[in-house]
Amino acid sequence: MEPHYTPKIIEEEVQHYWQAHQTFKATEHSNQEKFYCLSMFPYPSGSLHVGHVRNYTIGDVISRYQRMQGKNVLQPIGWDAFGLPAENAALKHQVPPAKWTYQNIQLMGKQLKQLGFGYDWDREIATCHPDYYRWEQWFFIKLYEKGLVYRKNSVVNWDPVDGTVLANEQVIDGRGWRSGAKVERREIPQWFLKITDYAEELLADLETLSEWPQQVKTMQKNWIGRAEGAAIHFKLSDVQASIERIDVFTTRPDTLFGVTFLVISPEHPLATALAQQNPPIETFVTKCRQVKVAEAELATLEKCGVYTGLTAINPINQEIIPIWIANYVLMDYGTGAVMAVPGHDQRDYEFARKYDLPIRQVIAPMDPNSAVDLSQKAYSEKGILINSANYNGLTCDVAMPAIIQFLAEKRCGEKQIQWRLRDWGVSRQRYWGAPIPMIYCPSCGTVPVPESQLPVLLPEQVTFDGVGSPLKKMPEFYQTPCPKCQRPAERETDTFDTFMESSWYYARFACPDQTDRMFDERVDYWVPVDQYIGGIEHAILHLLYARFFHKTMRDLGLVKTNEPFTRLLSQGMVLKDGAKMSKSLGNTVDPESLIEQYGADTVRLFLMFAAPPEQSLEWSDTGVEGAYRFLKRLWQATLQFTQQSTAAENPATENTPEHKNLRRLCHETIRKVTDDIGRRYTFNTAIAAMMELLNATQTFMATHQSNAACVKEALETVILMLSPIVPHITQVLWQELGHPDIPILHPWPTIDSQALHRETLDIVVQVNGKVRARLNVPANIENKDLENLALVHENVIRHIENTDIQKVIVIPKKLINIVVKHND
RNA sequence: GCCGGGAUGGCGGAACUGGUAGACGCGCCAGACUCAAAAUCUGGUGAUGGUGACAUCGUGAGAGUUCGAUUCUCUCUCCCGGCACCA
Repeated sequence: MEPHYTPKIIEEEVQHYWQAHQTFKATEHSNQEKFYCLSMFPYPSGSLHVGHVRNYTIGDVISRYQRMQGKNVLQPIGWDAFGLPAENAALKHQVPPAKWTYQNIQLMGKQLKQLGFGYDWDREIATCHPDYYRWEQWFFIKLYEKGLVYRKNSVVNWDPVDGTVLANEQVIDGRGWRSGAKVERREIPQWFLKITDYAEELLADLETLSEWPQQVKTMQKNWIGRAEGAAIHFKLSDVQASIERIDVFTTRPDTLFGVTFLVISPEHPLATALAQQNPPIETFVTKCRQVKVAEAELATLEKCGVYTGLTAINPINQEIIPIWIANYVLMDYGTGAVMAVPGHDQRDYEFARKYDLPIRQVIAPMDPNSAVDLSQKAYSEKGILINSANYNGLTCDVAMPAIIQFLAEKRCGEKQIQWRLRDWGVSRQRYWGAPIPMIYCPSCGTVPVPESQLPVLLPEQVTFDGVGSPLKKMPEFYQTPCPKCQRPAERETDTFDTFMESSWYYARFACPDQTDRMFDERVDYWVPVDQYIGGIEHAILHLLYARFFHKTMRDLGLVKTNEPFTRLLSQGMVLKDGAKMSKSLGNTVDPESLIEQYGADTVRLFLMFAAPPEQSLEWSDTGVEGAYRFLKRLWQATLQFTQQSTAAENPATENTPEHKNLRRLCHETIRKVTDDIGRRYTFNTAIAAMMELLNATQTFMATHQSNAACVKEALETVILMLSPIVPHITQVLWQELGHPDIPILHPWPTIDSQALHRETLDIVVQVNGKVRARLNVPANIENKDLENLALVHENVIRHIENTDIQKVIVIPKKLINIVVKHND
């Protein structure tokens, strides 16, 4: 055995071994339970960052652990290869996005291999490859045929100087990142998927995801946003631009008597119509258009509005109320119009205050003693109706259905369920994405590309000028005969949102080589993913889209389950100096140089030890040193053992208290580590426990014969249980200990319950909840005897002198608390 | 603004179901080895007081429930993630 730990040499050897033996090739067979473990695939941005390494280490640890538990494990890897950064790189370096992307894939793939992740590389996928995206195009057409796809106008960020649609991140302080021009919201026709058709199921099935973090389920639930309420129709006093009424949705129809005005979005059809004839309104609507397409922008704007000059009629009491246009009403939610109840809604309240509109109280608190002060803020609680004619005195919950029924009878309203979720716009006015397989024919209209003509290939040789999509300037791409009438027609030049690719890749990993179909029977074997791991930043969009895709694939008979991911782990970010690691902050750490210096095992160990996986992780150079030190100590301890080893074969025959203590610690550690890795996913505490066991083993070796069987047992236990985390060093040490197999193919250690037996326990004695003594007592002591022992302890006596004992609380095997009251 | 999460020694974190706050690691201090340094090893390390046994304080701030609260409830502060075209 080499006297020193040399990660560079052994890691390369071990990786060659895995490659030569195809250790991680996954096959479909049914004599073992399958386990599909997937980490969110990376965007090939150039090189691996520490966040990637953390993500993939977590997945690799779980995969290897499950393998040792006897499961048939699939752990694949691929590349989420379409996206904006490739276009940015093309502009900056004059290199085509395809070339740039494939170069990055090669580089990052090499880095992943150096880290020793147990992937089945035969299943590698790149979403920018036509073999992949052709099935996405095929599937989109299936959804189109099923009526789940439609085209409508939708707003984008428009750079009027570059003549280009901008992503939100390309809009800086309201201006285009390259031109500096003020962006405008502009409507263009775009393709949408009807995710709202699945809103009910996407919400309901969250209940079935018992192994998802509650946090993520709550975020999805709020995002889907089911709201019960009423649609209410307000007739305009005079018909305007052929609009007769304004429909609103409200969750509070009980406040209908408190409506003092209506507010419509600047993008509401009535606002658009009025802007054409009324200059002040036109000015206001235009000003509102100079805000980028992000809800956060709108929601933080100071509320402002303009009066339309029009009025509407409140259907409950025929009151005439003014109609305003305001920037705080979203066109995308509900009908783009709200009934304003400033007395009971804070946003309406602020708007009414600013423009001096009336504020009327129509709800009083349940508790008649508490007062409502409408001079400070709106009262948004529920309560009892006042100033509401014959509904006065009813509670809100009674008044709501009563008012809805009245409106329904008068045909000016009805009960309605509203979703916050909007249909998914999948069109992007970009080059580096999968072409949307649609053709526009002057005579036949919109025609999907026939299956026989798929894939619609994205041309890979392009030049970039940053103005519009290159596809729009490539007649050889967009000019095509109409599939129906064969006359000249034009292809869609928009490409898909890259969330499309990441919504189904997990299933394609089951059969990436299948050229005739999207999926085959191997999908039924592997899907659903048993364990999915990825950043918390994907908690809503990616996971919701993938769940939606899965359900549509199910309804097309392509998969058999309801949900794609059985168990989810949302991993935290990697920080340095308290901030997210990023190139712009210049606080990144390069994984490759760390591997060069310390080896992959040290990097993996540090990342798993520094924090539990869901929490953010603070990078520490000295922490990495500490991880390296631990591995060196493990190497030295094993070396010392092998040099003296003529060990007895049976640890159970070693009977001194020290031998028993080491064995007990060993088996307590098996119990803890198995629970920490298998159930809790707290790898940091598992590692801490193994460090403690190695510490105790080394102390034992220094004071006893170091070739004892219990030492061998402890070392082998640590090596096996560390092997998912540090697979290279443990494979070498395991073989040095004389084993012909490798840890990944060896069963996980099991507990000898005999070894766990304890004869005595340490019990804490408290007086009034403060620790006053610790007692070592026989493990089977009776409560009464424990109490008597506690009451005669010197320090306990000091604290119970001159007091009356009120009661004694005994928590078995842990603690006894004597509750006393001082005599005065 | 809205939704979700977080805050514990000098630092990362532990305490799993309301029951010993600070496991494990880093850093620091002292010692051993060394001509010396690095590496390695041994011991110490929340604050305050005390020679000591021990005592008091202490988990972002303030209140509450409890024999007992880092853990549960309420109010607040600050930080982080998401907000539909970054992925």
